[in-house]
Amino acid sequence: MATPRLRPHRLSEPTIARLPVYQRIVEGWQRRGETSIDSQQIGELAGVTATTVRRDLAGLGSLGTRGSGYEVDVLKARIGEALGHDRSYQVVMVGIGNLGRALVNSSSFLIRGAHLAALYDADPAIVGQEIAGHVVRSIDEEMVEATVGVICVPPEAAQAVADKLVAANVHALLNFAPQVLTVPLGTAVHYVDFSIELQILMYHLNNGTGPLGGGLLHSLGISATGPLRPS
Amino acid sequence: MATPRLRPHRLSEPTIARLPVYQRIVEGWQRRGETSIDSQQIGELAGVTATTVRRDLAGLGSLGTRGSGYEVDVLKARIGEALGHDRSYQVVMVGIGNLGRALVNSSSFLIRGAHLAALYDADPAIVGQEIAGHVVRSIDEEMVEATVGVICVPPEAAQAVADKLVAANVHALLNFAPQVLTVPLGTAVHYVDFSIELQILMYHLNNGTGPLGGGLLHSLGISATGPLRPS
DNA sequence: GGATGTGAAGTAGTTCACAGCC
DNA sequence: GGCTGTGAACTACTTCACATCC
Repeated sequence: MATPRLRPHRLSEPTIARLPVYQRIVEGWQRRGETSIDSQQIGELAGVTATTVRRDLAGLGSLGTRGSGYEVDVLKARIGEALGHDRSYQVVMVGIGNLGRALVNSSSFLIRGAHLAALYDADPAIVGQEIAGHVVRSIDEEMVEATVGVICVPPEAAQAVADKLVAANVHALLNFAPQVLTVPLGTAVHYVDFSIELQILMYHLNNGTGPLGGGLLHSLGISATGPLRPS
Repeated sequence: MATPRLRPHRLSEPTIARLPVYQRIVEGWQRRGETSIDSQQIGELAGVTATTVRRDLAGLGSLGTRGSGYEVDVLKARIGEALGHDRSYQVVMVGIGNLGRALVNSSSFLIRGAHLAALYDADPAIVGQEIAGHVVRSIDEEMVEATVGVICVPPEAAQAVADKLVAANVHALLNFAPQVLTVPLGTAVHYVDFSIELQILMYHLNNGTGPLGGGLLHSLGISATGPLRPS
């Protein structure tokens, strides 16, 4: 009966969000010619405790060496593997306004196996333009095959776009519109909402305290440091 | 001794992140002329359970009516108050590249009391341009007074910009650069990292399952629905 | 010695289930 | 009857503390 359990255990959501940060750190270390790094150092640079780093990395298998830390090359390879950086993904982007354009032209957005497959927009003035090496197509055209859809349209249009993407078999959506989407089970949606981030920051300003440590990253939009250090 | 404890209890971080979503929903309801709403309806539109909604709102004081739900006007007012929407905030933006421009021109970014105070950039070709009604200043100029700083510069420059902002007494930072920042205790940093969101999505695609419910929002960059419903 | 990996404890957040009130 | 508000149970994540191995 017992399934072989190929996947370690499946990583927790917070862990998954931290892996890209660790990897960025490890790559920086590597560029500077370092060959090994320990959980303490990673933690400092990532803004989390060394214990958290160790737990996260232990989830990828036993890849450290007691007494000396982690080998930079091994870490980079294993994290990349876990995140699927070896594979390649087709990304379609819908809504080529200011934000959409900024994203496709950004050097840090479409990385790690993500490739731009096509751009779509509803505005006839934008359709036909060439942006980032792609001619913008009309949203009415049939959709190309892709794994991830990025939604950068106004909130009123977001649900219709999501429906269209799902119908075209795109089951992973990254939504920049300030609008909650309803999608069928089996489709993942992630939200990036700038104004919510600002509002959280303002809440903490108003209320004095907050998770406003002297700090670093927690994960994504989340917050600064972990809990305030007592000392 | 006992401090009067004016604040209810201080809201949890996830709750704070959900409040702006609730408020958006309530405003939509209000625009459509509805006068009351219940936790079930809010939950459906926000992608969380009714219980979570009730707990979140209970943190703002007892503002519902048993048997009939919440009054739209009351809710909107109380959430706005909790988030500090009555006050006004000066926002400085540093790094007026594609992304920075997209943000300041976006109708959904600087809302709810946030006002643009000044724009800064290091590039002489950008300094002096007028964008969104502001002439871009040089990063070498003295910084205006502000409550929130938005960082949209390349990752290598992010830490220096953060230091400059902190030195200018800006203690709430929203960082769009893929770079963890070190700031003194008492300064809040929130991170928005697009590529991490994409990578999380890709992880889940590779690993089949994930928190990929048929769903709605969880919070920000987080994920779709809560845990998979068994049924 | 020094850093990993991990049971055990602690903390935070969500969900259940129901008492309380309209 | 219906829906809020909340103690109690549960689940998830983090942190502590230490055995383990280089």
